[in-house]
Amino acid sequence: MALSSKDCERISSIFSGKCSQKNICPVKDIMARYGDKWSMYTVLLLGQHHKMRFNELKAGITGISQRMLTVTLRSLEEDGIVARTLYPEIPPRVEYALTELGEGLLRQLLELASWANDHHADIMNARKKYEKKQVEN
Amino acid sequence: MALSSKDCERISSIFSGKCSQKNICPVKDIMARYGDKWSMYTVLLLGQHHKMRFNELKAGITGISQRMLTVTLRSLEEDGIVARTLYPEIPPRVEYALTELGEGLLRQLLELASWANDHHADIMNARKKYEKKQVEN
DNA sequence: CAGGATCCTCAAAGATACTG
DNA sequence: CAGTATCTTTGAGGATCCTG
Repeated sequence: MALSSKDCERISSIFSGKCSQKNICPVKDIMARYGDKWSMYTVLLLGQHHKMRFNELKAGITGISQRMLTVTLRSLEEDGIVARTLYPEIPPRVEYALTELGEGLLRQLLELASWANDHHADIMNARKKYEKKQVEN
Repeated sequence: MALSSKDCERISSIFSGKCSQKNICPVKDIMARYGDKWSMYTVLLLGQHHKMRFNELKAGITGISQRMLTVTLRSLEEDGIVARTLYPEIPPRVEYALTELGEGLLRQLLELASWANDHHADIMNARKKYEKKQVEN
């Protein structure tokens, strides 16, 4: 199935928009920002639990270092995806939650996830096929 | 607006599915694979022009090196997103085009782009607000 | 023309130690 | 508890030269 004319218009608008003048594609920007090793997982986890403390997140995200969790959360907070609430008690308590904007992003990502799930097999097949072709030559 | 129960189910299925056992989130997989510096741009460009030669792509993607274009195209080809057709003439001619799978991916990305466009201002505002808050402290 | 092969660099991520 | 500060490492990406 070929691309619809509406799709083509959308592509054009991405290239011709003010974003392309700044040489910034909004999709690329989003992907680069949230497509790193940990952001995605963090957003999904926060979507599932609504409110989480620093060490809860650390425990939930296998393999993440303290530093990278901090960096990831700061970046998400900076973009208004995640809200950070500090309770000035001793010992300190900090709670993280998705903002409305973050929930919107999450919804988009779930759409992408659906597509990814539906076509994961296709991609894996393609990879195997490609591998075979390489071995032949 | 809070997340719908359907959204929550989707999140759960991502975490509980076979993908999470392999410690691979399909969204993260997709984002990591196509969220790099050049893949996105390449897919959009191929969506716009349908068939392009190596040097046409190189000319269309400002700043990309020969090597990175090759690497990017190989990766997309490996996943079945892009089809490579070699015409064994002299000098050789190679044409790249999106596959059906690639067009499907492009459609998803356009959805994401729409969201990104609609909320780009929100994100920028959040960044400014965050910056101010940092300066205050 | 469309790359393959090398070498090199720098920034992102990991490890570790310390602190309000 | 929830970080910050510092050092080290790794690998993605750039530059360059070569070729079927």
